Amino acid sequence: MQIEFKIKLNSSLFLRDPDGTDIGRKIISESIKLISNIGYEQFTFKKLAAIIPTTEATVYRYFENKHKLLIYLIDYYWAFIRYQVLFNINNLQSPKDKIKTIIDLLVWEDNANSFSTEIDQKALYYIAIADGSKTFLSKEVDDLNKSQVFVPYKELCELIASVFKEYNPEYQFANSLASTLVETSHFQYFFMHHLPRLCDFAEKKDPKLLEAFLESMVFGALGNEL
Amino acid sequence: MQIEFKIKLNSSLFLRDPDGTDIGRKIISESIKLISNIGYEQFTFKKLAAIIPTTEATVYRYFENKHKLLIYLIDYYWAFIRYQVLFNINNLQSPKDKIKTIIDLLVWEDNANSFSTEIDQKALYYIAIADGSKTFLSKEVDDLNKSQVFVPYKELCELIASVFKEYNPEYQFANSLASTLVETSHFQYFFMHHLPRLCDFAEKKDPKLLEAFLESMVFGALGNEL
DNA sequence: TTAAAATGATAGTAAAACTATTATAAAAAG
DNA sequence: CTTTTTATAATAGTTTTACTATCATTTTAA
Repeated sequence: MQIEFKIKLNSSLFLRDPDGTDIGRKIISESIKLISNIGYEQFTFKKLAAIIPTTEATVYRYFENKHKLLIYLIDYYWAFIRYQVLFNINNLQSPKDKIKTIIDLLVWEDNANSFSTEIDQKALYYIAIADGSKTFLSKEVDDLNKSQVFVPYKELCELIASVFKEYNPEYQFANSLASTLVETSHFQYFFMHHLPRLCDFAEKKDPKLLEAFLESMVFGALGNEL
Repeated sequence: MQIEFKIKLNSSLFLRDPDGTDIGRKIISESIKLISNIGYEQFTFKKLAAIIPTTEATVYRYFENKHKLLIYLIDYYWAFIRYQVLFNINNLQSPKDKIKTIIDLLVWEDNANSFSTEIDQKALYYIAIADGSKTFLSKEVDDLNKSQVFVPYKELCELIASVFKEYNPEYQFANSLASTLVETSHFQYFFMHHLPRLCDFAEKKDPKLLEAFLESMVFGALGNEL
């Protein structure tokens, strides 16, 4: 059985919906591979067009510029993670288990089921880590925010915050803790592989250690239940 | 009395030491103002040269490219924060007070004493928040790391981690918690001003609330003393 | 089967990100 | 105090990026 997984993203991100055509879908799938290979800074529409293959002009008919394309990819990523979280905590009773499940889903471990046929999920995960924060760390952030393009990220954080509130209704910083958890899961994964002295799991490079850190941080902040 | 505050930065960051000449110091001080005004992406050596005023070619004789210049600024920032931390925790006895002091220094509150005459410290703080992570979030990270350019950041994190260890010698993730604290202080400040739903202090925009969150997170993770 | 829309092929522009050259001015050395 | 070195100004030029425009052709939809 094939699970059909469709995510509708904010239409202000594109000029033509990439999900509606073969070329559009290739723009998405190939840009994920290319950005994760050469990095966002070195990525250009010209290089992408050569791979697809199509012309630069055609890519520009789908996306205004590469920043909008990046936001599209990252929005897709957050929507996908949120979907996985909803799916996996659905049948769980205790908020504690839900939080552990969330942390497990935020950290990649080579066991991520590939839902989509076209999308290279691991490549997308690397992009989310290395380039995700570049979507909002710009002078455009307020304009972009007005056009609602960060909604998928916010919805994920709000979902996580709601579970924190379930665990401890008294906790005052559920939203901040949620966004901190999400960002930290990415940054520490990056440090583990590239800047080992900034973390405590670079020797073994074991994602399970990262998860242990995140759990201790989150449950510590929320206050351990007795 | 004027406190002379000199920071020597890794010489692989520049072609000619900007700290040795008037034009070099203007490159630093004016680039801080310009980047914080128009953002790192819109910043060019040509625009900078027009302001100083000098020529584009002269700026290129100091820095290979704008990424190296950014790293220089961010290195300066971390070295400065580390200096402030050392200075301010020096006379404190309890690790708890030291941690509170560190958190206080990581969050800007308009009371930061301006040591330097030329450097706009608040502008530099904004650059550190909005662009600091761009220094390492690139495909160049491993090469840059080999040339030691992230040492100031690591030294700050190690200093903070050592205080965490002092507070709780049993704690296993002191380095990760230190880098998480530093990153989180910046990200949550950014969210407070630009993406309010990702935090819990956007209404009052009060840095003291952010500090309260950071303290609860750190002391929660380290385990509260009785 | 005709109109509309999407793509390919091609060309072109403006700005960014540099490199190079030579003249002059300032600083340092002898 | 003159010579040598070094730094800067002024200028020009190159390559790449980041687009925009045009028009013929192919594909899709009415």
